Amino acid sequence: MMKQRELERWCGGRERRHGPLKIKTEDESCVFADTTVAQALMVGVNTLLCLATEQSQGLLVLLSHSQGLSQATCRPSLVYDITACHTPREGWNGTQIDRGRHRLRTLHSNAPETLSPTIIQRRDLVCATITETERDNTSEKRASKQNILRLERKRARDNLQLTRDEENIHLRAKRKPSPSSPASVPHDPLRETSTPSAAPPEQNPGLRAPLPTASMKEPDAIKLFIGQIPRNLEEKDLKPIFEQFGKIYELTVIKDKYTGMHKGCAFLTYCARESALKAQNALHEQKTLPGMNRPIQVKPADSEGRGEDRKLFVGMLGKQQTDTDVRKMFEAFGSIEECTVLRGPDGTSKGCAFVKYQSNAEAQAAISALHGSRTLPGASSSLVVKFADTEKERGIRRMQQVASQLGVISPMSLHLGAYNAYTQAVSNHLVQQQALVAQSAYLSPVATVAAVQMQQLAALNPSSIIATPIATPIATPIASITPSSGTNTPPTIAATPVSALPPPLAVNSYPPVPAPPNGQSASESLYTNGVHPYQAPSPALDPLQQAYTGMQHYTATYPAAYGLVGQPFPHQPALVAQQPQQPQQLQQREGPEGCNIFIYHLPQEFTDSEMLQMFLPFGNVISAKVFVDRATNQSKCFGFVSFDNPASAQAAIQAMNGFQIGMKRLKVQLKRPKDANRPY
DNA sequence: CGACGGGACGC
DNA sequence: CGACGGGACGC
Repeated sequence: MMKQRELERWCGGRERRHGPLKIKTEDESCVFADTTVAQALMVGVNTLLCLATEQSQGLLVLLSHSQGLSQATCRPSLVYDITACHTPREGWNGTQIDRGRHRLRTLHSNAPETLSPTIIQRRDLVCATITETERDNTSEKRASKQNILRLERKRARDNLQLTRDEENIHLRAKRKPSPSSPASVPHDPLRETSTPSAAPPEQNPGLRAPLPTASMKEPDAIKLFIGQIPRNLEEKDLKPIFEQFGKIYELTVIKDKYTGMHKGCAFLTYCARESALKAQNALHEQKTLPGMNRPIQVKPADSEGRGEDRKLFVGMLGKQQTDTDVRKMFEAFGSIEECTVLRGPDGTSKGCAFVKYQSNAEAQAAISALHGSRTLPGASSSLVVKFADTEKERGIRRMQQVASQLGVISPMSLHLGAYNAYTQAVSNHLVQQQALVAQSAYLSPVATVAAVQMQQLAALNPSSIIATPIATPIATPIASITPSSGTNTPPTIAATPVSALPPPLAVNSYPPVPAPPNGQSASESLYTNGVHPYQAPSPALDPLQQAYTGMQHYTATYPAAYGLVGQPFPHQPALVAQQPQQPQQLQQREGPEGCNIFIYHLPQEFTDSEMLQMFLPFGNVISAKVFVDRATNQSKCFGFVSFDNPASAQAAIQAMNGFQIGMKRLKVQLKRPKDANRPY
């Protein structure tokens, strides 16, 4: 009879893993297979539209498909009921969801071009039941009704997923303040189908029995989070506000665990689920309590577990589109909890927005219908609608931004933890230098936060390794770092903010980019290391002066390096000793005594250039060589870097010795002098 | 665990 | 090609 188990198997997962696209019962009574992949073109890469086959008359299934169309895999978490039609050639452009009609159509898989759906009803498919009682019915229309997947809400997560009834009420309430009677709910074939079934009562949320007692809550009651409450309002003050929507089961102002301070928000549970929906509908963002400058928030608490996957990122907006414009575009697909166009400090649109629905299903519907559906005026390509970054992805994105600000190239290729630590190590080096020059400046809070975030994120990836660490000189420190004292001490962030240097101040011997605005010539910048020597006549300057001296040496020895001055960074600073024409010839130059360092525990995949990049921030790298086994061409995981001055070598050792990559720590020390430690 | 270079050619 | 943030989610 029912192949419920199998359906559940691939319908039940809410994770984003993909299973093979095959939707059928064991007896093949209902089949949505990858034969319908072609239809997916109609709705974009994030969805897979399965037209009903003859066996599954009258049903249309819209499946999320996060891998693109080349693979017939999908996340079959959603099922959409049938809707109106338009032709696929038109795409979904401008299609409106008509929730007022519940028209079922029988669609034939062999004629997909002529039929295409418009969604009128959305539901999460958590558990599907196929009723086959009337499969032999001769009336096609009738059969289609009988073959409907009956959908059941999954309680834990999708608690607020609206049933059809609730949704109707919801919508009506939005249009008319005074709710109409349930009798006015439009004829609903879905409900009609499900009512006479043998389904247990709890699968029919619309037909709940009355509460036994008023002091109990319904099993599917919703805990609401109430925000933007004035702190002088306590439970007793709030109660009247919310009581008008139904009997309150529990109302608790949220207070700080330790201080007992009113946090300006509360939890509210009504006895009846519907009361919660009503209250949310009537109040959320609709009213503002006295003394507040933002409207009250009434929405399911986080503990209701419907957290993610309902917020969309919308890209490729025109610059002139407002929150309202975007909202109008998206409200057809569900109840929007928030809708914000991102703007820069000057108020100009960034051309993108966030739209948060109340449910994942709504978000899915919006993606299906809108992604790529049109090109807005002023946008360079078609509309982008996708799920917003997760918290984790956001962190990565933030870090990448920090990285680009720091001038680090290809942070993508850097695994998080190592990159973070590396940035710290470099910053450490920089801050130490800068502290000599600018002791009284303060690190911007933004930079501090960014650094801390990176630190935290790094903690999530303890086993990460550097794949392609490429760093260019960094002109702005991200944080104050405690000097790694001694060996094998990993860099750590210190609480004390230090300096954010003025932009033109470059590090070590790297030419500042862009050129300083004060009229210095580029070569002068290089020569003075961005700092006029007479600016800071402190005895503490010795190391800097050493570096400076070293650089003089360098400039004297390799005058060709002047050619590097003023080059934009993407144009790799690279080997300073390198002659442009024949890079290969110059890789094996050893620096003076004390300028060569030995690095061990390099990641296997580290190449010369990567190691070079890694040590560039500490000075002029004359050569960087990872040793490879000649037979296997595999790295031997150690190498040498030569600087043109001892101070750079010391700085590199100081910063990078003990630097953790994966499970190992770099060993960075001075290269032993030739012939030293030879047993004979 | 320790490990410290510059490696080579056939025509 | 753009990725937020305002103010909170207890016991």
